[in-house]
Amino acid sequence: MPRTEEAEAFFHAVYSAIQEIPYGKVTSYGHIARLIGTPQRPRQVGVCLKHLSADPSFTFHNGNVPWQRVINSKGGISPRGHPSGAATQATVLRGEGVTVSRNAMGEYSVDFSEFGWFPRQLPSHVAEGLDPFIDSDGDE
DNA sequence: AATCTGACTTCTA
DNA sequence: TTAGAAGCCAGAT
Repeated sequence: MPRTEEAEAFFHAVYSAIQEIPYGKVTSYGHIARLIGTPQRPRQVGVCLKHLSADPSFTFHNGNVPWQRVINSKGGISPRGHPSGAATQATVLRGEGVTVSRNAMGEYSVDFSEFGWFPRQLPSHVAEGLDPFIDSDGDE
């Protein structure tokens, strides 16, 4: 659990934003960070997910925060050191209809067409036709 | 208190 | 196109 009130608010914002990701869609850590007004802290978004509890008595937990729909800006499922975590995430995503591929090195990835939002560096010809699930708070 | 780590992203070679 | 480094900052040692 967060130590300070400020951190608590950050966690709350992250979890709330993630709950807005539609079923069958994925987005990036960076997008969540932008949505809640802290575009420089995608890593901390990952920290929040890492701390998600399985205990349903918590306000936010595995069961009501679709953690599996958050992947990295390259379209990959972050391996977080232990491969089984990514494998589990891939399984859950496939369960809701998302196409997840696996390469020879055991890394999982999701096609950009499944993205609800796409990273800045994504080539425009790929970005074309994608439908953002949330409007990025009007910046740019 | 000080240092290391990492469920990230972006910029530069 | 790919690789490396910087920036980020809450947790864990």
